[in-house]
Amino acid sequence: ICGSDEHGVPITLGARNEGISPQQFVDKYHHLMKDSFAEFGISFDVYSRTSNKIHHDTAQEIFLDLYSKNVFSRDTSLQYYDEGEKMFLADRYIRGTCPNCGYEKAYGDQCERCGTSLSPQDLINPVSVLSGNPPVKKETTHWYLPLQNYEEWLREWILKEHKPGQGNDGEGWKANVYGQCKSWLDNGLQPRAMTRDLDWGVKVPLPDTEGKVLYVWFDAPIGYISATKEYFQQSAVVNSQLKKEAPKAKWEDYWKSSDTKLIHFIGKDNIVFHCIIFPAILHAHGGYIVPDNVPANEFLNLEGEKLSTSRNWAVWLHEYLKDYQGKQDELRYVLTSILPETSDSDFSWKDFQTRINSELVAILGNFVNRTLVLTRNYCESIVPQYASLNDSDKACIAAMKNAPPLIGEHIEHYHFREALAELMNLARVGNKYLADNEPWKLIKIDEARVKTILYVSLEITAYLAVLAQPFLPHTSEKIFFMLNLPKMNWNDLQGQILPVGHELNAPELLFGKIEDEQVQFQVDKLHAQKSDTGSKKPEVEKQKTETTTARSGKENSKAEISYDEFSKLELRVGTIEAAEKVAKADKLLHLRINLGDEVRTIVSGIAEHYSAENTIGQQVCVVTNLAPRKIKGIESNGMILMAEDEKGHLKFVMPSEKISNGSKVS
RNA sequence: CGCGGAGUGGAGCAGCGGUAGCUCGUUGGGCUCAUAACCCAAAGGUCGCAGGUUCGAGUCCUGCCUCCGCAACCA
Repeated sequence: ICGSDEHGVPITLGARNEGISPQQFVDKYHHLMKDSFAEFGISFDVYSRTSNKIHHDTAQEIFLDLYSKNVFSRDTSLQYYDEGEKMFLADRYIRGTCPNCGYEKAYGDQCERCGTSLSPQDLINPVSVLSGNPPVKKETTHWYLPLQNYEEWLREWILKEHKPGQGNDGEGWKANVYGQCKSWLDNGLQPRAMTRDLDWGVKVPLPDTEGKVLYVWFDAPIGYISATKEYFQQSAVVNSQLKKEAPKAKWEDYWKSSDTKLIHFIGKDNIVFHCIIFPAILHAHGGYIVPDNVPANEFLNLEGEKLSTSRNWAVWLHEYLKDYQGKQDELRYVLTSILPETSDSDFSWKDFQTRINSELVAILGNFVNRTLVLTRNYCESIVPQYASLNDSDKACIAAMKNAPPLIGEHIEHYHFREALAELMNLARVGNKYLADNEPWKLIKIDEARVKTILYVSLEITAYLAVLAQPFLPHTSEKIFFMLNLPKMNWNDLQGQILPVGHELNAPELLFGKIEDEQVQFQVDKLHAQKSDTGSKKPEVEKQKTETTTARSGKENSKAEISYDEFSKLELRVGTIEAAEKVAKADKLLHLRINLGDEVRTIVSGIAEHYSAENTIGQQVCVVTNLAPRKIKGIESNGMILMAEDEKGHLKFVMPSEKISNGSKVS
């Protein structure tokens, strides 16, 4: 089960930026994602979306249920409101200083630096993300989920029952997930508002709540439930069209039955919502199962840098497919091999090439190919009759029989990297078996022996076809086709797979090599399309753009402004008289700048580009009417203009010749 | 003492109390069915540094050093 979460606060922001309605915005992305999943053989039973009616109904129903049970506390409070934009500011629209760690750009709901859950009121010096102005407080009513009431239950359920390395049937949670939950619980849970003042989302199903919707993290996880409902509705329709009996299973059989395991596959940034808030909602409602495990992954970097869709530091699936037609499994293979299961990991195109060429091609592809070619050459592509088995054959068969339980075990413990490695090991066993037994030599002296060797090799190939399915579905299909077998499942791996006398199809290569030029092309393309501005660019538009050339600068530019707006800036030239590094800050210099009639203190984040000594005597342009701001306890009165090149190096912007201090710039 | 992550053979990683392992790469050899693919062997690590606990420490504790990210996005 999966789906698009379409009520995120940034959806409205994104739609605003593009000048379209949230629904239009969301439609584009939903189909892009759904199609990409399908293309790559990631087959969900249902890929739903939270803007569906069934989801709105389900979320409202659950909200009403909790409401009727008096779970929520209703509270009228002063919330931040942007007077210019005439709207209440969602948590994500507000930034400010984290009260816990002092991070200055914490969001209204969570500090990304220290991980603390926050409410906007906690922030020091809050600012509206929309306008950059400090917001005002205005009265509004919301319904709160008192998470602290569930703390005891959560402690018992997570900390006791899912302790890593022990617990029920040895299913402890991963250390990172457990540790994160523990730290939240130890810090004490706070009530969290389950409604928001927004016009995009699931309407609050109560009277007099115009302009209020459910908090996105209240409704989004419920999407799993609505998607399950949708799945059974769909299959009911299909079955009635086929004049079949409706399936007996209902969505409740999954969500309200103790023999179901609910497992959330997420990234580490989503742990709190899936381990604390959603379970608390389900628990408060009652009757629902809670997650059995949440094997969250860490982050995947790209060429050593953090992935970022806004900076376009990303590999887009639809673009990948244009460059590497039919190579879905190659990407799947590489991504599975480097899955950030225990720590952040890095995807690089060079590594992509190496893993494909020396693992997929050389080990798996090669083994399947040589087996089929040998069978074609020596047995006319007919599965041969085998004779008695010697020790080498028996050892090989034992390794083969051992693979399904071994790989299955790894998969069930969410060790996907290890599982994939074991699949490759079986191919290695096959290669070694062929090398040890040398059928190409034996063919001249012992044909019966050759037949046995090929038979064993073909059985391994059939095993590989089945075992590759979870990782490399397209490859699995290709092998089945070459073996001229119908698709089989894990449970079919019993006894003899290939009947003697069965005719095989012609061998074809499973994988092609990746050339150096292709790797270079991808790396160049990545750097060429990288945007440093951070301005949001819709990926759908990028899809239409030919991406071989660097983009024009226009795309990076900001919105047009009037002269009046420009003239609000006061820019003057000054000379740096004194400079020292700010203690306990890597990037900050504490500067004294002579502006003719005054000497200003300015704190500037340039320490990585200029040492303190080298800035003294330097003439610079300064924004002199910028609001003062305390940085590391020092009040900074202005900002120095810097030019930044494509590598992020900063250089002073200065007059072409020396000019008197205080000169105006316009 | 800002937070988080990390420091293990050339690269990427595993190991988390019992005399260092995997994949790739390198070198030598074998083989020639196979996409210069396969197989064997070897070289290569005082597991960041310094203390401590222990019969025994990459593995636990203390201190220090270095590297990465700190920012966009997703909520």
